[in-house]
Amino acid sequence: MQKPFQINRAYKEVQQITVAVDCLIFGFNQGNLELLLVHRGFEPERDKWSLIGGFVVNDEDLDDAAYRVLRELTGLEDVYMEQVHAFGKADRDPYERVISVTYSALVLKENYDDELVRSYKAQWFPIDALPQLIFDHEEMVEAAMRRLRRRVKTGPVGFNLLPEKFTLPQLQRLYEAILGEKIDKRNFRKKLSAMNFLIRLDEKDKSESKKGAFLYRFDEEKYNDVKHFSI
Amino acid sequence: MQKPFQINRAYKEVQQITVAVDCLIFGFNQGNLELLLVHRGFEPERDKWSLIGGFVVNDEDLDDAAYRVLRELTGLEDVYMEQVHAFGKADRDPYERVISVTYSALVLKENYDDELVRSYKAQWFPIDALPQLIFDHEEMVEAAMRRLRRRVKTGPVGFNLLPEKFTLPQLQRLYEAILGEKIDKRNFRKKLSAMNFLIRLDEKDKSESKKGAFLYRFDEEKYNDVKHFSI
DNA sequence: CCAAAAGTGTTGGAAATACACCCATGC
DNA sequence: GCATGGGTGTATTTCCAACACTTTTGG
Repeated sequence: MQKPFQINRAYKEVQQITVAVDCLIFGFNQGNLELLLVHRGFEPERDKWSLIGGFVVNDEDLDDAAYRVLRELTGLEDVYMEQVHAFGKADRDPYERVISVTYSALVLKENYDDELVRSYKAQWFPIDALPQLIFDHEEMVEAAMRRLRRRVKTGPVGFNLLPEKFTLPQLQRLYEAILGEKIDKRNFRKKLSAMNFLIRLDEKDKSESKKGAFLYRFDEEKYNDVKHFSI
Repeated sequence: MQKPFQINRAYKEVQQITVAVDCLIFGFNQGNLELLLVHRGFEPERDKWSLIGGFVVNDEDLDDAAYRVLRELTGLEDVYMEQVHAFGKADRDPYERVISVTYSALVLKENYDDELVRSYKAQWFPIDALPQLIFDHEEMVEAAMRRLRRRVKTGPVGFNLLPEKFTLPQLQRLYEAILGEKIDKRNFRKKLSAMNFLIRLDEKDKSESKKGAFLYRFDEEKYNDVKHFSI
């Protein structure tokens, strides 16, 4: 009879595996939801594009590895990021067995280090016009999008894709881009003003219209009072 | 200047890490949602309890590793199982660095191999009366419960915890156990009969009441017609 | 005959949806 | 003065929650 598992934990003899993190870096620009990808200049799958990845080293928390990879590519710190899924088919990477854990990051396109990104041959693509991706990276994008859609409906995470001050038309376009559907302007604003964590400032942004739209900011305190969010 | 990541993929030199899967095996028994745990008979954390785990070997899909671990402990095949989360703090296992990917399984308690389970010193515990667990396993339970609650509200996965034929009172008790709250009988049944994928059989189960309750079965075909579920 | 669980509809309130016009401004 | 996008309220429908009595039958 076999021994219980936990007694089998002859740790040192257990096979070890290469573990990677792949980051789905989302940005919002001129009404488009975009994803940051790097060009793959070598075989196999040369000239396809790939998510930004890196390997996890032994004394590093998995989450920290994802933050490191993000920082190395964009120079950004303090970014909203969450784990999406672990992809572990034995043959998902034809070169060697690699388990990849994906993370979804919402970054402010205006903040990242453009130099750095260019030096990595990285490029932003609108989410609905992605190039061919390597391996199972399209599946990763799908999984991250499903989660992002759910998240923005149930929590105040979308604001991470907008600057501190933003207008309601901007916010609505962001939601439309993420959810992939038109939203009724009046109903959208009604919901937002019901949960009252948006503060209207005495400033207008005239860059996108003649009339100008009021700027708002998200008030974390007020949100924490009720912790309710539903779009 | 650093080279782009993907060009750094000197795979062979990358540090490798022990990867485990831990299974949250849920069962439903006499109105209680239960979790199958194994007793840990050795240090560190001797006499605490732990999820059922095992290590991923190199030519094995991550999902397959989880199925293997489940099968080895319970003898069950064809079980509903889904990945929950990858736990990767560098020091989560004090003995060695192990990344653990958790999977949530919904099993039919009447089907599993009792002999096998006992031989592993495994035991079922009601979800609201768990013993002390090792490492970060309580966090794993929390994560799996959150997901299970969401899943049973939005999809027909709860039926995996009941036999082929079941009564509505049983189903309701299952939902109450998972969601941790009382449910109104009439509203519950109204929702179920609105989505009409439950077939009432001409049999009653009299084991739990004098009057007896009609047996139902879940009709997958009918569910697939509309693919709508909401409790 | 009575205790215990199964079964069954209606109503009121809340939330979601649909929908159309005026306003301010730059050109 | 007109084209462009910003801003606002109401009526309808749909969904959800609350709620109480009758039925069956084993003991």
